[in-house]
Amino acid sequence: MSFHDTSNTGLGLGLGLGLVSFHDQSENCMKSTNDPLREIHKIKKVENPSKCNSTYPSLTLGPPDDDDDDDDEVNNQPPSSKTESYEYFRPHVSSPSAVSSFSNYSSIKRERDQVLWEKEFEVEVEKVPTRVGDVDEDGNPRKKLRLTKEQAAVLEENFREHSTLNPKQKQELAMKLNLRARQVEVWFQNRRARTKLKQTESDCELLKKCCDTLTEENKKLQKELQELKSIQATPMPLYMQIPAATLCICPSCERICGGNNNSDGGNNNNGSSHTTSLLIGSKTHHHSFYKSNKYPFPHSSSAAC
DNA sequence: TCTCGGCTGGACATTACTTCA
DNA sequence: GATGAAGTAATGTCCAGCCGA
Repeated sequence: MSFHDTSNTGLGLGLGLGLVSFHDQSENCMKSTNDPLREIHKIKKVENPSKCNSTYPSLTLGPPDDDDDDDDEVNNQPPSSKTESYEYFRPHVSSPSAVSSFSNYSSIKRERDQVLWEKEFEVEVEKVPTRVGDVDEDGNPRKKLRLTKEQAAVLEENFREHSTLNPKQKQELAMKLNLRARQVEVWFQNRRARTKLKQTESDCELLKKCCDTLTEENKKLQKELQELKSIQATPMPLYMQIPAATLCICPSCERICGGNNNSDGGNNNNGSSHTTSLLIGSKTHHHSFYKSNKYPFPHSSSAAC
């Protein structure tokens, strides 16, 4: 059973409605897909991107001029200095930069962070693809890289220690794995999402079992009730008429019991301490139910029985 | 002290690519 | 080889919290 199927269990775990993307506004440049990056790559290959700029004349969310120079990515010239290295990669690494006019603030911010970080640590990350197969025939790295087993193992190990990273840990891990900090950040985000999804799935399974068990229990009780009603319809023999003073009501199940609960020393088979329950005709007493492993949730008042 | 705007990180929904049966 | 499902890297958006003006 998939996670989404669980909405049919009636357990109220359905998901909300999705968001309406504003990508659809990009009628001229992104009509065929919701992925502006993919579309931009196509555009860059076949035609002058400036044709699309007219569609977004006002979306100029690019980084400030002091640390950015978009001319580099247009010309796609190799960097002349270390500080320009990231610009050299921007068109194909974390590609939103190539389409800054389409990007939101987050993309810009992350790019700027990356540039600043590389400047600070005097490193250049992913100047070459990490693996041979990551380059297509045009020499552009694939949009999506598969992490190596070693990288995934290290990330997994770190995730076990702490599911979130502070900026320093993120940078260190990125350097260690020769990844961008953004990649580490994304991996942890996705990893948290997967963990939560699995937890939700297991919770749902648990609730479903619980629901099934309660349904079964309900059937038994209904049957028991029917038996009681049938007994009530027939006159009770005199020897079964126990004086009311000797009776008590179990606080847990509110059933009428005999006065002395310890009369048999608690040695009854089903774990119940009731000795002279008046549920005549009932073959099972369900107080033991909540004490068993059949029922996953603790029964707060089960101790009374 | 309160308010407002910018910034940040996380959650979430979604897309697109990769792998595998 | 084609295909569909599953896994997952990556992106975009929203939101809450923090901080300085």
